[in-house]
Amino acid sequence: MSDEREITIYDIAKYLNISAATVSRGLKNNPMISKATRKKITDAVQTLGYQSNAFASNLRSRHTHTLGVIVPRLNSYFMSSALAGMENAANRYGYNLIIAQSLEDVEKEKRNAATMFNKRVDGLLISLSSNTQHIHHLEPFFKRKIPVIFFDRVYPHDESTSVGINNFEAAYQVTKHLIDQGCKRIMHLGGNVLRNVYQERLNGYRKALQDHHLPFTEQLHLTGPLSEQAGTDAAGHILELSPNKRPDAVFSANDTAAVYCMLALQGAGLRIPEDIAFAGFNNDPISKVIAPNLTTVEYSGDSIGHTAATYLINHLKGISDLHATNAITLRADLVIRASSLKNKNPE
Amino acid sequence: MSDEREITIYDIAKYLNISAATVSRGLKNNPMISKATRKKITDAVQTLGYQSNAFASNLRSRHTHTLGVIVPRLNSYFMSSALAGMENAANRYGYNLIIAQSLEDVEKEKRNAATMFNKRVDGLLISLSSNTQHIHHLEPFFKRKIPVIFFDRVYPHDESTSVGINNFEAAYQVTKHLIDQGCKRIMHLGGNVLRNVYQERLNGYRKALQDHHLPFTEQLHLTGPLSEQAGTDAAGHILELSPNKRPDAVFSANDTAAVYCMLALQGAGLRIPEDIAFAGFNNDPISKVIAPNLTTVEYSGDSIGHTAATYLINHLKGISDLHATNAITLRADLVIRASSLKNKNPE
DNA sequence: TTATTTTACGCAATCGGTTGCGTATCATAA
DNA sequence: TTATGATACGCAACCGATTGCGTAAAATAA
Repeated sequence: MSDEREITIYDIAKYLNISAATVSRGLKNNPMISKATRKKITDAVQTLGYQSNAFASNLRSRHTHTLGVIVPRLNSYFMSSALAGMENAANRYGYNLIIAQSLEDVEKEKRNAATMFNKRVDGLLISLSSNTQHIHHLEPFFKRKIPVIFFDRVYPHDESTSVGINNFEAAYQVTKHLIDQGCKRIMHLGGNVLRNVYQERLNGYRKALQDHHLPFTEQLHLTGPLSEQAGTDAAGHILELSPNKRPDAVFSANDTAAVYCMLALQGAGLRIPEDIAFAGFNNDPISKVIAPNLTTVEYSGDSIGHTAATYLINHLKGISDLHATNAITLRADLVIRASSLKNKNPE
Repeated sequence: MSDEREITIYDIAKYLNISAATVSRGLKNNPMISKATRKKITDAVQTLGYQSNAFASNLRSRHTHTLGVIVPRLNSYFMSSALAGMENAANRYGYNLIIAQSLEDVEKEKRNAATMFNKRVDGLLISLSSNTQHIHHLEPFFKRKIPVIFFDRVYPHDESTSVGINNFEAAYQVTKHLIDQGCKRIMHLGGNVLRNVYQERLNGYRKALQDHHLPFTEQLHLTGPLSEQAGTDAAGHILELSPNKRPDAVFSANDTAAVYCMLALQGAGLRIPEDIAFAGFNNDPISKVIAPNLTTVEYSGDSIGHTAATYLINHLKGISDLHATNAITLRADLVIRASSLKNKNPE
């Protein structure tokens, strides 16, 4: 009763007195097979309870309908949204996702890439770990022409495509907004500049300062993991500065650090935005919960994931050619909230 | 130069003048193979750049070293933490994760289960969608003795194991805490009682009321999707009640609904906890950002995911037997914060 | 009616490892 | 020296679906 043998196309073939080849073709709606036999086959599938064996198929057809995804970490709002977007797209087209996290460690990223390759994913979606310097570990993919798409934390490479936003422009807008509010000493909390996203945000910040004749000082530029702790630490750093050297605004490269910095400063008695204005990046749920609400950059993980996966699949299906597209830039919008509104006139 | 043929164990065999069988065994550290040949094989693997083909292997050996994971949605803090925990455990033991989301829809859950089965996952980790009534769609797994572990939103089934927390007890403690603070009209914001987690939280709430001689009234029991919107709506509902019928506390079955309810009530001028105390569930990051901080139940998605995956893998490796274990209950702790502290004496 | 084309299907090789069984080689015991 | 066992490896079938090629049967044309 239990542990019955697996039902294969051979069983169906025998059952119907036809060949396994016909069954295989019938199952895939090959026009070579008559409507009548196709019907008989699908009926037999029902009555016998046949389930296709994906990897017997993979072995022969050489594609797995599986996409590999490597992310720095699974449990951030942005990343889980991106994964949700990918899953949606993948599911719609009959693809599955194998997901692994590098935990910001190149070595783990390398191992992940190797297993993905061995499992013969049809394509790879990757957002680099913070300390990845080169992408030699992706060579096997390039060699075998397996498409690779970088998303968010991308890498310049002309055989593959990148999906992200214009970080430079977004950071420029944020900084300009703070300047427009009258801020003159704007601190920047940044991430590892090995990653384009943080480098570009830094560049946008600096360019905005320069365009508005404000000096850039290393003292007002902190780099770190942008974690809760990093935010709290930044607050400590600010409080240690003599009051006349303190920033009158903070632009953080993510919302987490911004929020924890705000909480610590508020705890020390500073008022936001009166004493110090704030802006973050990501539009994380916490940005709408903190009081005052945090000005930030809306930047949809879901769209990025969905777009990246859709492009990859279209390429695999031959509908479009990725090699023609080197980068896809999605929109990112400045969301102005109370944390940065010093001029109370909403005009 | 490009698109070179795949390197197989046959190439290695030819290169070393041994049989493919020996190469296969050598690669898997089969003791039957001498140390010397094993060395030669691993060397040849290096020089030839061999990469194993996972599904050729799967086809014969009938296991994929892949675990299927089906979750209601990927982008919630709890779920993404659970996935992170699973990925950690899986990665450590050489397993991969195929992840799909049901988006709270049984039909999608069914389709997901079917593809997972076809891809021949070695085991399944599943948290049910809110409207799943039965689990006939998991029958193929049971029939073929593929282990299934339910986590968080579990289902009573004696061939499989559940990993979760004691929701009844946690909810009881939360409610009791609110009662101890002097609250007498405690509202409960619950989820779909089709899911054990919400049913049990409701039960714990009711039992605590009963044990403290407080009446349970349907008027103070709202059921919904526990989304941001649901939280806001609940606030609207509360404000519509005549002041003497209003609750003096709200216990929400998740933090999201609690926080958005708080924000709306605060917007209407109510003070928390003086006018109305709050408690949530999950210890979501937003619970530490909202002012006042939200009392909640700490309940580690990471541990649940890690535990569930580890048990599954141990079972697959024959180290332990899942059938002996019907349920695993992890700890959940009441975290008391300002949103529920009406007695200001911390003793 | 015969030749030609089309339609529908079968044969058998193939994808790349895995594994049960058989055996040559060498060490050890008798 | 011969019998016995252990060790190390090869042979070949096998997992289950796919697909190039070949062909019988039916349809159409000549």
